[in-house]
Amino acid sequence: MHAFDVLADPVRRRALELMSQREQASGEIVKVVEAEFGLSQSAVSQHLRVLRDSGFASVRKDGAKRCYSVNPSGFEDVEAWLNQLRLYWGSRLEGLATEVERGKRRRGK
Amino acid sequence: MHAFDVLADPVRRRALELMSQREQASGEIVKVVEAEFGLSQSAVSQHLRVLRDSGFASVRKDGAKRCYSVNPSGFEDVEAWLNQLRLYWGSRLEGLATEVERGKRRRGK
DNA sequence: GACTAATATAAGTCGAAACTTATATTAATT
DNA sequence: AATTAATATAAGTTTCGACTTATATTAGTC
Repeated sequence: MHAFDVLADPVRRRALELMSQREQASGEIVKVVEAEFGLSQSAVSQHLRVLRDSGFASVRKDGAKRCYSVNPSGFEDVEAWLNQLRLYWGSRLEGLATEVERGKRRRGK
Repeated sequence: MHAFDVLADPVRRRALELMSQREQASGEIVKVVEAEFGLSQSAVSQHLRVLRDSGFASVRKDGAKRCYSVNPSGFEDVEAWLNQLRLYWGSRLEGLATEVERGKRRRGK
C-alpha cells in the first residue's frame, strides 16, 4: 500500500494527529474514533496495523497495552514526492518554508 | 473527494508530475499513461476531471486541445495537514526546510 | 456542412479496501 | 489456573472508485 493511500483514510489521519500530540494507547485511539466515526475496536485495530506496516507508526508494549507514536519514516516518500513537484513548479515554496520557520520559533529555538 | 484521496492514485500523481514540468495537453498525458499504465484515453480523461474538480489542476483551451497545468491551491489542505502534524512532532522540519532552500538556490534566488 | 481530431461524458462491470461479527492472543489479577 | 482487560486476527460482506466500451461534444479543415 502506497504512502498516499495510507494517508487517504480519514481515520488513519485522525489517529496520526492524536499520536503526534502524545503517545497513545490503542484504546485511547479507539475511544476517539468510536466517538467521532462510530467504528468498532476491530476496525481501528486494522487501521493501526496499516499504519505500522507502512512505517507511519511505531508501537511500544506496556503490559497489555500497545502505545502508538508517529514514525517519521513513513512520511519520507510523501515529502520526497511533494518536494520533487515543488522544485520544478517553484511557487508556494516560500510559504511553506516560512511556515516551517514559524513553527521552529513557536517552539523556541 | 479529499485531497489525499486525489493524490492516492498513481496515474493522477504521474499526471501532476508531467504538468509540473511544463503545461501538458490532455493528449500528451494520455500517451504517457497509455505507455506506462496501459490505460485508455477515457480513463485518463476521468482522472484529469478529478484533478480539475479537486483544485489540483487548471485547464486552458487551445483550439480543440485542453492544456493542463498544476494548480497550487489543491495542495493547500495537504500542506496544512502535514504542517499541523510537524508542528507538534517537530523533527524532520529542518530537513524539509533545508530541501526547500536547496531548491531555491538550484533555481537561482 | 461533412469529415477528422481532440477530448469529455454515460453506463455498466469489477476488484480492492474498509467495515462487521466472532474468535484468538497476550498480559495482568485474584 | 481461571477471569478480566486490552488488543489483534480471521472470515465474510459491502461499498466505492477505477476501469472499459460506446457515444457525445467541441473545434479546426476541406
